[in-house]
Amino acid sequence: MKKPKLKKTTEKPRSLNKEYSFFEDVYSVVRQIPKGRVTSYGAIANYLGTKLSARMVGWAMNAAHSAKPKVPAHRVVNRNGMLSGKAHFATPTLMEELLAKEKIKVEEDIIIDFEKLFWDPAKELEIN
DNA sequence: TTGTTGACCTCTT
DNA sequence: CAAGAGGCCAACA
Repeated sequence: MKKPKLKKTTEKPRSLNKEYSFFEDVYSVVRQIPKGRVTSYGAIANYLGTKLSARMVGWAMNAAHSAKPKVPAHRVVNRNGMLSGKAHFATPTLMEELLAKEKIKVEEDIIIDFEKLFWDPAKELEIN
């Protein structure tokens, strides 16, 4: 067994590295989502420059439960506007409840007028 | 250590 | 139009 005494720069997973982590960026964007608005995993991924890594955004949401402050993951849905992640909330109806408080209409686990409520960070934050 | 899975998106057949 | 496969990065066994 070899015991490398030298430590690499990536000794710890980037997810634990607050200096630069995909998750932190995702959280920052999600928190900046205006109330009553929603976005998609791909939009966030695209804003971060890696739209191909949309899966990581979803994975980041998985850790969002432990993230602080808590991330409004209920404002993030897939490209179809479907509440794909509702099953991962504390309760299957929690996500819909939260969206209802945002004056967002949800039916059949799909956001109504998703296109109008869609909040593209790559677009909105670009103007800012 | 490798291999599999995952709240997705897009292209191709 | 519908179904399948590829690709990305990170966590878990």
